[in-house]
Amino acid sequence: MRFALVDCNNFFVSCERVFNPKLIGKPVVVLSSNDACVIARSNEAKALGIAMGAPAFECEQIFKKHNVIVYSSNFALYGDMSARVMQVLSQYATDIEIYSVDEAFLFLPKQQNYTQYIQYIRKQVKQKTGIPVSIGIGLTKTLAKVANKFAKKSADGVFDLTAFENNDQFLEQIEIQDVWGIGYRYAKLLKSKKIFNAKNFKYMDERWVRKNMTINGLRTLQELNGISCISLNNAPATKKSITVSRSFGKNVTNINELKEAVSTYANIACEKLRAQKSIASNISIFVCFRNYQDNDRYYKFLNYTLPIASNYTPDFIKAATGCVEKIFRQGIIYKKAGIIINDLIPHDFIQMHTSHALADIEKQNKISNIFDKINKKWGRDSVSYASAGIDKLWKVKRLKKSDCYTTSWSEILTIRI
DNA sequence: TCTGGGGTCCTAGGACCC
DNA sequence: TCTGGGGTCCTAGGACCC
Repeated sequence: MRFALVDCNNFFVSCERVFNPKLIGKPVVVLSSNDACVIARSNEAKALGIAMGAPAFECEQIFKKHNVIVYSSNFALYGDMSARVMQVLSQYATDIEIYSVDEAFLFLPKQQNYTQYIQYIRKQVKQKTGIPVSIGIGLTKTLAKVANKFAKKSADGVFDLTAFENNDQFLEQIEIQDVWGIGYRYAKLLKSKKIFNAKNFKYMDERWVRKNMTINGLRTLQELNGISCISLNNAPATKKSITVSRSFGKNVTNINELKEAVSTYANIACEKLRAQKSIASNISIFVCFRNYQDNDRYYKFLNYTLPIASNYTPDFIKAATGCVEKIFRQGIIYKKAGIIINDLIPHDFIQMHTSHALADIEKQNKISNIFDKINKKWGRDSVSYASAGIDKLWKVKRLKKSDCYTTSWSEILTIRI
Protein backbone atom coordinates (compact mmCIF):
# COMPACT_ATOMS: atom_id res chain seq x y z
CA MET A 1 0.00 0.00 0.00
CA ARG A 2 1.33 3.40 -0.96
CA PHE A 3 -0.01 6.83 -0.12
CA ALA A 4 1.04 9.77 -2.24
CA LEU A 5 0.63 13.39 -1.27
CA VAL A 6 0.42 15.80 -4.17
CA ASP A 7 0.95 19.46 -3.36
CA CYS A 8 0.70 22.28 -5.87
CA ASN A 9 3.78 24.49 -5.73
CA ASN A 10 3.07 28.06 -4.61
CA PHE A 11 -0.44 27.37 -5.81
CA PHE A 12 -2.05 30.82 -6.07
CA VAL A 13 1.04 32.29 -7.70
CA SER A 14 1.20 29.34 -10.11
CA CYS A 15 -2.43 29.97 -11.10
CA GLU A 16 -1.62 33.59 -11.93
CA ARG A 17 1.40 32.49 -13.95
CA VAL A 18 -0.62 30.10 -16.11
CA PHE A 19 -2.48 33.07 -17.56
CA ASN A 20 0.39 35.51 -17.44
CA PRO A 21 3.66 33.76 -18.35
CA LYS A 22 5.55 37.04 -18.01
CA LEU A 23 5.40 36.43 -14.27
CA ILE A 24 7.64 33.39 -14.55
CA GLY A 25 11.04 33.96 -12.97
CA LYS A 26 9.88 37.12 -11.21
CA PRO A 27 8.98 37.68 -7.55
CA VAL A 28 5.19 37.44 -7.24
CA VAL A 29 2.93 37.47 -4.18
CA VAL A 30 -0.80 37.05 -3.66
CA LEU A 31 -2.56 38.87 -0.82
CA SER A 32 -5.40 37.74 1.41
CA SER A 33 -8.81 39.33 1.16
CA ASN A 34 -8.79 43.05 1.86
CA ASP A 35 -5.23 42.99 0.50
CA ALA A 36 -4.16 42.57 4.09
CA CYS A 37 -1.36 40.02 4.22
CA VAL A 38 0.75 37.78 2.04
CA ILE A 39 -0.76 34.31 1.54
CA ALA A 40 1.25 33.00 -1.41
CA ARG A 41 4.77 33.66 -2.65
CA SER A 42 6.78 32.61 -5.64
CA ASN A 43 10.21 31.13 -4.92
CA GLU A 44 11.77 34.44 -5.94
CA ALA A 45 9.59 36.26 -3.40
CA LYS A 46 10.51 33.73 -0.71
CA ALA A 47 14.15 34.33 -1.49
CA LEU A 48 13.63 38.04 -0.76
CA GLY A 49 12.65 37.08 2.78
CA ILE A 50 8.94 37.86 2.44
CA ALA A 51 7.25 35.80 5.15
CA MET A 52 4.03 33.86 4.88
CA GLY A 53 1.28 35.90 6.51
CA ALA A 54 3.34 39.09 6.57
CA PRO A 55 1.17 42.22 6.62
CA ALA A 56 1.23 43.81 3.18
CA PHE A 57 1.79 47.34 4.48
CA GLU A 58 4.98 46.19 6.21
CA CYS A 59 6.30 44.79 2.92
CA GLU A 60 5.78 47.95 0.88
CA GLN A 61 9.51 48.73 0.90
CA ILE A 62 10.60 45.30 -0.32
CA PHE A 63 7.83 45.24 -2.93
CA LYS A 64 9.02 48.53 -4.34
CA LYS A 65 12.72 47.88 -4.13
CA HIS A 66 12.60 44.51 -5.88
CA ASN A 67 9.67 45.13 -8.24
CA VAL A 68 7.57 42.44 -6.61
CA ILE A 69 4.38 41.85 -8.55
CA VAL A 70 1.42 41.92 -6.19
CA TYR A 71 -1.98 40.35 -6.74
CA SER A 72 -5.21 40.38 -4.75
CA SER A 73 -6.62 36.91 -4.28
CA ASN A 74 -8.87 35.59 -7.01
CA PHE A 75 -10.54 32.61 -5.38
CA ALA A 76 -12.86 31.94 -8.29
CA LEU A 77 -9.82 31.34 -10.49
CA TYR A 78 -7.94 29.25 -7.91
CA GLY A 79 -10.99 27.12 -7.17
CA ASP A 80 -11.49 26.33 -10.82
CA MET A 81 -7.81 25.55 -11.41
CA SER A 82 -7.86 23.31 -8.35
CA ALA A 83 -10.78 21.34 -9.78
CA ARG A 84 -8.81 20.81 -13.00
CA VAL A 85 -5.74 19.54 -11.16
CA MET A 86 -7.85 17.15 -9.07
CA GLN A 87 -9.58 15.88 -12.17
CA VAL A 88 -6.25 14.95 -13.76
CA LEU A 89 -4.94 13.34 -10.56
CA SER A 90 -8.02 11.17 -10.14
CA GLN A 91 -7.22 9.49 -13.45
CA TYR A 92 -3.99 8.03 -12.08
CA ALA A 93 -5.09 6.91 -8.62
CA THR A 94 -7.26 4.08 -7.38
CA ASP A 95 -8.61 6.53 -4.82
CA ILE A 96 -8.25 10.21 -4.07
CA GLU A 97 -8.88 12.50 -1.11
CA ILE A 98 -9.04 16.16 -1.98
CA TYR A 99 -7.45 17.48 1.16
CA SER A 100 -7.41 21.18 0.45
CA VAL A 101 -7.53 23.55 -2.49
CA ASP A 102 -3.92 22.70 -3.38
CA GLU A 103 -3.36 19.23 -1.90
CA ALA A 104 -4.60 15.70 -2.51
CA PHE A 105 -3.81 12.30 -1.05
CA LEU A 106 -3.79 9.43 -3.54
CA PHE A 107 -3.86 5.66 -3.25
CA LEU A 108 -1.52 4.52 -5.99
CA PRO A 109 -2.15 1.43 -8.08
CA LYS A 110 0.59 -1.19 -7.69
CA GLN A 111 3.70 -0.29 -9.67
CA GLN A 112 7.08 -1.74 -10.56
CA ASN A 113 8.64 1.67 -10.27
CA TYR A 114 6.82 4.21 -8.15
CA THR A 115 9.25 7.03 -8.76
CA GLN A 116 8.75 6.73 -12.48
CA TYR A 117 4.98 6.64 -12.01
CA ILE A 118 4.76 9.82 -9.96
CA GLN A 119 7.11 11.58 -12.34
CA TYR A 120 4.63 10.70 -15.05
CA ILE A 121 1.66 12.00 -13.02
CA ARG A 122 3.54 15.20 -12.36
CA LYS A 123 4.17 15.69 -16.05
CA GLN A 124 0.53 15.07 -16.92
CA VAL A 125 -0.69 17.67 -14.42
CA LYS A 126 1.77 20.24 -15.75
CA GLN A 127 0.84 19.58 -19.34
CA LYS A 128 -2.92 19.58 -18.83
CA THR A 129 -3.28 22.42 -16.31
CA GLY A 130 -0.01 24.35 -16.32
CA ILE A 131 0.36 23.87 -12.56
CA PRO A 132 3.66 22.47 -11.18
CA VAL A 133 3.20 19.96 -8.35
CA SER A 134 5.40 18.04 -5.89
CA ILE A 135 4.63 14.42 -5.07
CA GLY A 136 5.81 12.39 -2.05
CA ILE A 137 5.17 8.72 -1.33
CA GLY A 138 4.96 7.00 2.06
CA LEU A 139 3.41 3.99 3.79
CA THR A 140 1.05 6.29 5.70
CA LYS A 141 -0.45 9.70 5.11
CA THR A 142 1.87 11.24 7.69
CA LEU A 143 4.91 9.72 5.97
CA ALA A 144 3.64 10.84 2.55
CA LYS A 145 3.55 14.35 4.01
CA VAL A 146 7.17 13.95 5.13
CA ALA A 147 8.14 12.63 1.69
CA ASN A 148 6.51 15.64 0.09
CA LYS A 149 8.84 17.98 1.95
CA PHE A 150 11.78 16.23 0.30
CA ALA A 151 10.00 16.23 -3.05
CA LYS A 152 9.71 20.01 -2.80
CA LYS A 153 13.49 20.25 -2.42
CA SER A 154 14.40 17.70 -5.07
CA ALA A 155 15.21 18.63 -8.63
CA ASP A 156 12.51 16.51 -10.22
CA GLY A 157 9.77 17.34 -7.71
CA VAL A 158 9.14 13.78 -6.51
CA PHE A 159 10.35 11.63 -3.61
CA ASP A 160 9.60 8.05 -2.57
CA LEU A 161 10.25 7.48 1.11
CA THR A 162 9.34 3.80 0.76
CA ALA A 163 12.42 3.23 -1.39
CA PHE A 164 14.49 3.14 1.79
CA GLU A 165 14.70 0.28 4.26
CA ASN A 166 15.12 2.69 7.17
CA ASN A 167 13.81 6.24 6.94
CA ASP A 168 15.23 7.58 10.21
CA GLN A 169 17.85 9.65 8.42
CA PHE A 170 15.01 11.56 6.73
CA LEU A 171 12.75 11.84 9.78
CA GLU A 172 15.70 13.31 11.63
CA GLN A 173 15.69 16.26 9.23
CA ILE A 174 12.03 17.09 9.88
CA GLU A 175 11.63 19.50 12.77
CA ILE A 176 8.98 18.47 15.25
CA GLN A 177 6.62 21.37 14.49
CA ASP A 178 6.72 20.42 10.79
CA VAL A 179 5.21 16.99 11.45
CA TRP A 180 1.63 16.77 10.21
CA GLY A 181 -0.62 16.87 13.28
CA ILE A 182 1.85 18.59 15.58
CA GLY A 183 1.23 22.28 15.90
CA TYR A 184 2.74 25.12 17.84
CA ARG A 185 1.46 23.99 21.26
CA TYR A 186 2.52 20.37 21.13
CA ALA A 187 5.86 21.31 19.58
CA LYS A 188 6.56 23.52 22.57
CA LEU A 189 5.63 20.74 24.98
CA LEU A 190 7.72 18.18 23.09
CA LYS A 191 10.77 20.40 22.88
CA SER A 192 10.66 20.75 26.64
CA LYS A 193 11.01 16.94 26.67
CA LYS A 194 14.00 17.11 24.31
CA ILE A 195 12.00 15.93 21.32
CA PHE A 196 13.22 18.07 18.46
CA ASN A 197 12.48 16.15 15.28
CA ALA A 198 10.26 13.48 13.75
CA LYS A 199 12.76 10.72 14.51
CA ASN A 200 12.84 11.61 18.23
CA PHE A 201 9.06 11.54 18.30
CA LYS A 202 8.84 8.25 16.43
CA TYR A 203 10.51 6.43 19.35
CA MET A 204 8.60 8.11 22.18
CA ASP A 205 6.69 6.23 24.85
CA GLU A 206 3.17 5.55 23.53
CA ARG A 207 1.53 5.87 26.93
CA TRP A 208 2.96 9.32 27.50
CA VAL A 209 1.86 10.44 24.05
CA ARG A 210 -1.65 9.06 24.52
CA LYS A 211 -1.96 10.75 27.88
CA ASN A 212 -0.59 14.15 26.91
CA MET A 213 -1.51 14.47 23.24
CA THR A 214 -4.82 12.60 23.01
CA ILE A 215 -5.59 9.82 20.59
CA ASN A 216 -4.55 12.08 17.71
CA GLY A 217 -0.99 12.33 18.98
CA LEU A 218 -0.81 8.56 19.29
CA ARG A 219 -2.02 8.16 15.72
CA THR A 220 0.69 10.50 14.49
CA LEU A 221 3.31 8.48 16.36
CA GLN A 222 2.09 5.20 14.87
CA GLU A 223 1.90 6.68 11.41
CA LEU A 224 5.56 7.71 11.66
CA ASN A 225 6.28 4.07 12.47
CA GLY A 226 4.61 3.00 9.24
CA ILE A 227 1.32 1.87 10.81
CA SER A 228 -1.49 3.46 8.87
CA CYS A 229 -4.11 4.88 11.27
CA ILE A 230 -5.49 7.77 9.26
CA SER A 231 -7.46 6.47 6.34
CA LEU A 232 -8.15 8.12 3.05
CA ASN A 233 -11.28 10.18 3.36
CA ASN A 234 -12.84 10.14 -0.05
CA ALA A 235 -16.41 10.86 0.96
CA PRO A 236 -17.63 14.12 -0.48
CA ALA A 237 -17.40 16.37 2.53
CA THR A 238 -20.75 17.13 4.10
CA LYS A 239 -19.92 20.05 6.26
CA LYS A 240 -21.05 20.24 9.85
CA SER A 241 -20.86 23.97 10.03
CA ILE A 242 -20.63 26.79 7.53
CA THR A 243 -18.88 30.06 8.25
CA VAL A 244 -18.94 33.17 6.11
CA SER A 245 -16.98 36.12 7.42
CA ARG A 246 -15.10 39.03 5.93
CA SER A 247 -13.22 42.05 7.11
CA PHE A 248 -14.70 45.31 5.92
CA GLY A 249 -13.02 47.41 3.27
CA LYS A 250 -13.73 50.52 5.35
CA ASN A 251 -14.72 51.42 8.88
CA VAL A 252 -18.34 50.54 9.50
CA THR A 253 -20.19 52.55 12.14
CA ASN A 254 -23.71 52.45 10.80
CA ILE A 255 -26.24 49.74 11.68
CA ASN A 256 -27.64 49.55 8.17
CA GLU A 257 -24.28 48.71 6.68
CA LEU A 258 -23.73 46.06 9.31
CA LYS A 259 -27.13 44.59 8.46
CA GLU A 260 -26.29 44.64 4.75
CA ALA A 261 -23.08 42.79 5.42
CA VAL A 262 -24.61 40.01 7.53
CA SER A 263 -27.47 39.70 5.04
CA THR A 264 -24.91 39.24 2.27
CA TYR A 265 -23.07 36.59 4.32
CA ALA A 266 -26.34 34.84 5.18
CA ASN A 267 -27.11 34.71 1.47
CA ILE A 268 -23.75 33.09 0.68
CA ALA A 269 -24.03 30.67 3.61
CA CYS A 270 -27.50 29.55 2.54
CA GLU A 271 -26.29 28.94 -1.00
CA LYS A 272 -23.62 26.65 0.44
CA LEU A 273 -26.18 25.03 2.71
CA ARG A 274 -28.47 24.22 -0.20
CA ALA A 275 -25.58 23.10 -2.40
CA GLN A 276 -24.85 20.30 0.04
CA LYS A 277 -28.56 19.57 0.54
CA SER A 278 -28.66 20.49 4.20
CA ILE A 279 -30.89 22.47 6.49
CA ALA A 280 -30.06 23.99 9.85
CA SER A 281 -31.68 25.87 12.68
CA ASN A 282 -28.74 27.23 14.61
CA ILE A 283 -27.08 30.46 13.62
CA SER A 284 -24.49 32.62 15.30
CA ILE A 285 -23.34 36.01 14.25
CA PHE A 286 -20.22 37.74 15.44
CA VAL A 287 -18.75 41.19 15.01
CA CYS A 288 -15.24 42.42 15.61
CA PHE A 289 -14.84 46.06 16.45
CA ARG A 290 -12.62 48.63 17.92
CA ASN A 291 -13.42 51.24 20.48
CA TYR A 292 -11.62 54.38 19.34
CA GLN A 293 -11.38 55.65 22.92
CA ASP A 294 -9.17 52.93 24.28
CA ASN A 295 -8.01 51.55 20.93
CA ASP A 296 -8.88 48.02 22.02
CA ARG A 297 -10.26 45.19 19.97
CA TYR A 298 -13.43 43.36 20.87
CA TYR A 299 -15.37 40.39 19.73
CA LYS A 300 -19.11 40.02 20.27
CA PHE A 301 -20.99 36.86 19.60
CA LEU A 302 -24.70 36.03 19.58
CA ASN A 303 -26.39 32.71 19.01
CA TYR A 304 -29.94 32.28 17.78
CA THR A 305 -32.11 29.25 17.12
CA LEU A 306 -34.68 29.30 14.35
CA PRO A 307 -38.08 27.83 15.26
CA ILE A 308 -37.71 25.35 12.42
CA ALA A 309 -34.69 24.06 10.50
CA SER A 310 -34.45 25.67 7.08
CA ASN A 311 -32.20 26.58 4.17
CA TYR A 312 -34.36 29.44 2.95
CA THR A 313 -32.28 32.60 2.77
CA PRO A 314 -34.92 35.04 4.11
CA ASP A 315 -35.21 32.99 7.32
CA PHE A 316 -31.51 33.46 7.94
CA ILE A 317 -31.42 37.09 6.88
CA LYS A 318 -34.21 37.82 9.33
CA ALA A 319 -32.41 36.00 12.13
CA ALA A 320 -29.04 37.58 11.32
CA THR A 321 -30.32 41.15 11.08
CA GLY A 322 -32.28 40.58 14.30
CA CYS A 323 -29.02 39.63 15.99
CA VAL A 324 -27.35 42.75 14.63
CA GLU A 325 -30.06 44.88 16.24
CA LYS A 326 -29.26 43.30 19.59
CA ILE A 327 -25.49 43.52 19.24
CA PHE A 328 -25.08 46.93 17.62
CA ARG A 329 -23.77 49.85 19.68
CA GLN A 330 -23.60 53.40 18.45
CA GLY A 331 -20.14 54.95 18.29
CA ILE A 332 -18.21 51.76 17.70
CA ILE A 333 -16.02 51.11 14.69
CA TYR A 334 -16.79 47.69 13.26
CA LYS A 335 -14.00 45.96 11.36
CA LYS A 336 -15.38 42.58 10.52
CA ALA A 337 -18.52 40.49 10.82
CA GLY A 338 -19.47 36.91 10.15
CA ILE A 339 -22.13 34.29 10.41
CA ILE A 340 -21.79 30.66 11.42
CA ILE A 341 -24.47 28.09 10.73
CA ASN A 342 -24.28 25.06 13.02
CA ASP A 343 -26.04 21.72 13.49
CA LEU A 344 -26.46 20.94 9.82
CA ILE A 345 -28.76 18.04 8.95
CA PRO A 346 -29.80 16.52 5.61
CA HIS A 347 -32.65 18.46 4.05
CA ASP A 348 -34.95 15.45 3.87
CA PHE A 349 -34.98 15.38 7.68
CA ILE A 350 -37.43 18.22 7.50
CA GLN A 351 -39.80 17.75 10.41
CA MET A 352 -42.88 15.89 9.34
CA HIS A 353 -44.97 17.09 12.25
CA THR A 354 -45.01 20.53 10.75
CA SER A 355 -47.20 19.25 7.96
CA HIS A 356 -49.31 22.37 7.99
CA ALA A 357 -46.23 24.28 6.79
CA LEU A 358 -45.19 21.83 4.09
CA ALA A 359 -46.87 23.83 1.36
CA ASP A 360 -44.90 26.87 2.44
CA ILE A 361 -41.66 24.91 2.44
CA GLU A 362 -42.29 23.68 -1.08
CA LYS A 363 -42.91 27.21 -2.23
CA GLN A 364 -39.69 28.36 -0.57
CA ASN A 365 -37.76 25.53 -2.19
CA LYS A 366 -39.00 26.61 -5.59
CA ILE A 367 -37.89 30.16 -4.99
CA SER A 368 -34.48 28.99 -3.77
CA ASN A 369 -34.03 26.73 -6.79
CA ILE A 370 -34.70 29.56 -9.19
CA PHE A 371 -32.33 31.82 -7.30
CA ASP A 372 -29.55 29.26 -7.34
CA LYS A 373 -30.04 28.46 -11.02
CA ILE A 374 -29.87 32.09 -12.09
CA ASN A 375 -26.81 32.78 -9.98
CA LYS A 376 -25.06 29.65 -11.17
CA LYS A 377 -25.61 30.61 -14.77
CA TRP A 378 -24.97 34.34 -14.55
CA GLY A 379 -22.65 34.61 -11.58
CA ARG A 380 -23.12 35.22 -7.88
CA ASP A 381 -25.39 38.12 -6.97
CA SER A 382 -27.11 38.26 -10.36
CA VAL A 383 -30.22 38.10 -8.19
CA SER A 384 -29.97 38.97 -4.54
CA TYR A 385 -31.99 40.29 -1.64
CA ALA A 386 -32.46 44.02 -1.21
CA SER A 387 -31.44 43.76 2.44
CA ALA A 388 -27.97 42.69 1.31
CA GLY A 389 -27.47 46.19 -0.11
CA ILE A 390 -26.68 47.44 -3.59
CA ASP A 391 -23.54 49.52 -3.35
CA LYS A 392 -21.99 47.53 -0.51
CA LEU A 393 -19.52 50.24 0.34
CA TRP A 394 -18.20 48.08 3.20
CA LYS A 395 -17.05 45.33 0.87
CA VAL A 396 -13.50 44.00 1.02
CA LYS A 397 -10.82 45.60 -1.05
CA ARG A 398 -9.29 43.58 -3.83
CA LEU A 399 -7.58 46.24 -5.83
CA LYS A 400 -5.20 44.09 -7.83
CA LYS A 401 -7.27 41.08 -8.70
CA SER A 402 -6.61 39.27 -11.97
CA ASP A 403 -9.49 38.33 -14.24
CA CYS A 404 -11.60 35.20 -13.86
CA TYR A 405 -10.15 33.67 -16.99
CA THR A 406 -11.85 30.33 -16.61
CA THR A 407 -15.16 31.10 -14.94
CA SER A 408 -16.42 34.29 -16.53
CA TRP A 409 -17.11 34.69 -20.24
CA SER A 410 -16.56 38.41 -20.09
CA GLU A 411 -13.09 37.95 -18.60
CA ILE A 412 -11.83 35.17 -20.81
CA LEU A 413 -8.24 35.52 -21.96
CA THR A 414 -7.83 37.19 -25.35
CA ILE A 415 -4.86 36.47 -27.56
CA ARG A 416 -3.68 38.85 -30.22
CA ILE A 417 -1.59 37.55 -33.07
C1' DT B 1 -4.27 53.71 8.74
C1' DC B 2 -3.51 48.69 7.22
C1' DT B 3 -2.54 41.84 10.31
C1' DG B 4 -7.35 36.37 6.11
C1' DG B 5 -10.92 32.93 5.97
C1' DG B 6 -12.80 28.32 6.67
C1' DG B 7 -12.87 24.05 8.73
C1' DT B 8 -12.40 19.32 12.07
C1' DC B 9 -11.79 16.49 16.18
C1' DC B 10 -11.05 15.40 21.20
C1' DT B 11 -11.64 15.92 26.16
C1' DA B 12 -13.03 17.39 30.70
C1' DG B 13 -16.52 18.69 33.36
C1' DG B 14 -21.27 20.01 34.37
C1' DA B 15 -26.18 18.88 34.25
C1' DC B 16 -29.22 15.50 34.61
C1' DC B 17 -31.24 10.74 34.99
C1' DC B 18 -32.32 6.28 37.57
C1' DT C 1 -18.19 15.02 59.16
C1' DC C 2 -19.80 11.25 56.77
C1' DT C 3 -22.81 11.29 51.49
C1' DG C 4 -23.53 5.14 45.89
C1' DG C 5 -22.87 3.66 41.45
C1' DG C 6 -23.60 3.94 36.79
C1' DG C 7 -24.87 6.21 32.85
C1' DT C 8 -25.93 9.90 28.87
C1' DC C 9 -25.79 14.27 26.75
C1' DC C 10 -24.12 18.79 25.99
C1' DT C 11 -20.81 22.48 25.85
C1' DA C 12 -16.68 25.20 26.11
C1' DG C 13 -12.20 25.22 25.24
C1' DG C 14 -8.14 23.58 23.27
C1' DA C 15 -5.67 21.34 19.81
C1' DC C 16 -4.96 20.79 14.87
C1' DC C 17 -5.25 21.52 9.42
C1' DC C 18 -5.07 24.30 4.84
